[in-house]
Amino acid sequence: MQLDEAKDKFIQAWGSLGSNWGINRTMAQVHALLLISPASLSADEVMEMLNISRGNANMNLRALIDWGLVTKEHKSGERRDFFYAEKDIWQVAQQVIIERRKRELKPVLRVLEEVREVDDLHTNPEAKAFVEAVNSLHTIVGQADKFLEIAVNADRSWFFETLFKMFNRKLQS
Amino acid sequence: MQLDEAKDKFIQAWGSLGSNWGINRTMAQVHALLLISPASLSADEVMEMLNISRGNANMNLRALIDWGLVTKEHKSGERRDFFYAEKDIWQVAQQVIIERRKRELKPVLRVLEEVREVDDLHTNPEAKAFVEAVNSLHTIVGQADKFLEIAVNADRSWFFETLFKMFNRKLQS
DNA sequence: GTATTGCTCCAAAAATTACTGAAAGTTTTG
DNA sequence: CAAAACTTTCAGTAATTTTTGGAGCAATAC
Repeated sequence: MQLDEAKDKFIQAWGSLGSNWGINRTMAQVHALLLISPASLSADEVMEMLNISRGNANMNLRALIDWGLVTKEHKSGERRDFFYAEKDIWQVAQQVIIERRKRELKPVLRVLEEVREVDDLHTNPEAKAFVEAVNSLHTIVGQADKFLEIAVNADRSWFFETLFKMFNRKLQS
Repeated sequence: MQLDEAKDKFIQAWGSLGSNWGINRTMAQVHALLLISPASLSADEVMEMLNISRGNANMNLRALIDWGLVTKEHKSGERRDFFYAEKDIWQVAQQVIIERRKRELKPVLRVLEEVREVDDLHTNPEAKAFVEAVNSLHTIVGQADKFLEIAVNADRSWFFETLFKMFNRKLQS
């Protein structure tokens, strides 16, 4: 396969993956493009390579900066901004986890806590059943959240080595 | 809070969470409604409670069945179908993991494997850099996939107890 | 058999989400 | 300071996704 073809295929695949997980397809594609660019790119380069407008490029680059996945760079003797994506994939994953915990897991945990404060809990069996369902969801979402918190604070090799020991070498296969 | 208000709040929150994770909002709402309904519901009940059309209810109930989260039930003396959602949240989580691995993780792993078969790997430094980026993604996505495979095959209490020990009681807090 | 009830499919419509292009804003240059 | 280079914003438009409602189908009742 030609390099350009492979790059394009990768960018498309990363775009689809993002899209399936609720991330704007173009944002994921811009991220993919920057991930495979050893040097930082200008907005014009991003626009040209992905065939998108200036406004679109700007919007998605800003979103990537908000997510902590991309930084703006200033090259001396250059007036334009350049954009650089963090290349260490463990750091990228940690950053994604940080944001998704903040944006989605925490809010849903808060709602689950709110709705279990329902009236007539002890007299209404329907209310009791509802709270039990909510509680079991809260437990599992809370455990997932705690696990991700550990991942976010962990050194990569410690994290995977510990997982590896824990699960009896299953991660290796 | 009134029970009906709490139920509605929960259904809305679950719909938003789904939507943020690339799941049709209505599908997530239907699932939420069934999760808090101890008994199975008819399509008409789902339609009425969520204010959606018959076609929409039918489509999303079918999607939930495809995901393995809901089963169709036939009540004797009843002509209509009834729908029941699995209530054991660990089983629900496992089923979601199974489907997402199959639908999204596996395909992306396959693409990552394809694109590293790029030409001129040894002569073109650009190709080499590309393949290195792809490899590091493949490693981490592959590890996540393996971890989820373990979760899917694990007994809930074994799984969390092992995690718990592993991470030095951090999951407890 | 026909009538009735309920389910499924799908084309059209509605709603939502994403994108564009140009005007306004900002920073740098000379 | 004005001009040039570049970035940001956003109203309008386009594309995509979701929903509807009814026609056709299937199963049961009579």
